[in-house]
Amino acid sequence: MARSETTKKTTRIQRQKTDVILEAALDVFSDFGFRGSTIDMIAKQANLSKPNILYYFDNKEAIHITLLEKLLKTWLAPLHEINENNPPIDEICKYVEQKLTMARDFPRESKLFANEILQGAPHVLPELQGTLRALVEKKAKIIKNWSKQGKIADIDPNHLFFSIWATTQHYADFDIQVQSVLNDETIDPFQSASPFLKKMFSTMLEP
Amino acid sequence: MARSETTKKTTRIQRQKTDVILEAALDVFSDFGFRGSTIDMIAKQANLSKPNILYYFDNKEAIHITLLEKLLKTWLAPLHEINENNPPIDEICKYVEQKLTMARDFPRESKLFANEILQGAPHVLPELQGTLRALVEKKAKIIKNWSKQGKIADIDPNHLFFSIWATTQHYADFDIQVQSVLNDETIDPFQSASPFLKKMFSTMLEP
DNA sequence: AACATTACTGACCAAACGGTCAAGTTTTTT
DNA sequence: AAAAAACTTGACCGTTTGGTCAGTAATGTT
Repeated sequence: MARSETTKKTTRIQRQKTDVILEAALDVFSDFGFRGSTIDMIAKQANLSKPNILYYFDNKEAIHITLLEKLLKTWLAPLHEINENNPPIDEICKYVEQKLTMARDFPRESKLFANEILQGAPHVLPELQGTLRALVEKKAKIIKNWSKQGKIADIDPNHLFFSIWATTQHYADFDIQVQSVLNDETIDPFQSASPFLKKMFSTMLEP
Repeated sequence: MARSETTKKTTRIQRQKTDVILEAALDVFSDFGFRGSTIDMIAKQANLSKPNILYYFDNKEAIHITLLEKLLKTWLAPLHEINENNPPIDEICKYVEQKLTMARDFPRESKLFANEILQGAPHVLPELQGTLRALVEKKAKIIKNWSKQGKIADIDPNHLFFSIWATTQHYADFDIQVQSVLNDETIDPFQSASPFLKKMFSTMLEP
């Protein structure tokens, strides 16, 4: 039985080691997916022995789930910030910019999430149907209001979110493809993507 | 040594069985990824024995590579069709529509490809840097010309392609998430996505 | 210093997996 | 009909992998 089962207060070592393990696991899982990763790979990356990993986590799945739960919170944070009272197009563009920045700064998290969704979200489906759905519904209403008030064009809010998620995360998840196409161009893809996406979403939303 | 190694002409049974195997493998690989799939799973799906599978393919990897090679050809076909002499915005919108239709009709292929790219394209990296890159470069020139001639807005062609790929394939690759957000709405996501994407790309391209 | 708790590990196990092979069956060719 | 070629499979093998466990070391507590 691993530490996670007990209810006793966590020690300094527990906090340090679980962090080290999760950091290593994020490296491995984002590169090879859940099934393609082994506890040995995580152990090596973390400079720990395999049994030591399993001293802190019940099993491989527990590590994966812990990572996904941590990820989901930070992943949805920018969406919370959309404020009905600010200028609509600024607000959407800010969200796009934040999502793009997250894709750049947290590519491993983006890939981890993409892998999970691709496999049918076996570990986070309830979260998608609960937290995510409710939050999107709430923010979709704001956007619909903006449309009704003629502040932005009349577009489907859900598809707007889908296209924002797709275009921003694409640069993290499909980085190999992006790099292959751009190749010799020394420009950072994220840097040139920013004005492109800003133009795309702002012109579309113009009433 | 499997059939694939020999240079002798293929028999009727060989053609039939390899098709059955590839069809089953596409089911399995697109759902579980390469590492998450086993030859036994493919064998069961194909109603064949495991050794029988390995009679037609040298190993698991050979099946995967065969699928990816077949996929890449059909995947890039719509991009070839972009014609410099037709109305630019129509031409781009047609491409978007074709990509969206492919995502709807061939979701397994889309997921197979997404999985491969996410893992760093271990099997198709040369193709990305060769065929894909060359084709995109060629079509990017057409779009740049359109921009210079004032026929469309001045946008980065590469990022245009990225955003088209991302937004269309999103509906196949992230279908679980799309369904979770839309939930009770009985509308087919692809049907409502079509006018949204058409509007998004056409307004952005308007000069 | 003595004790208790926490942290760690080498050795091990059972199951899963990719792949082989000898022997048998079916299909095609002559 | 007989021989040749193609096809199929149960049994098997070596390796990998997730996970266990008994025992040891380190750390914290009194």
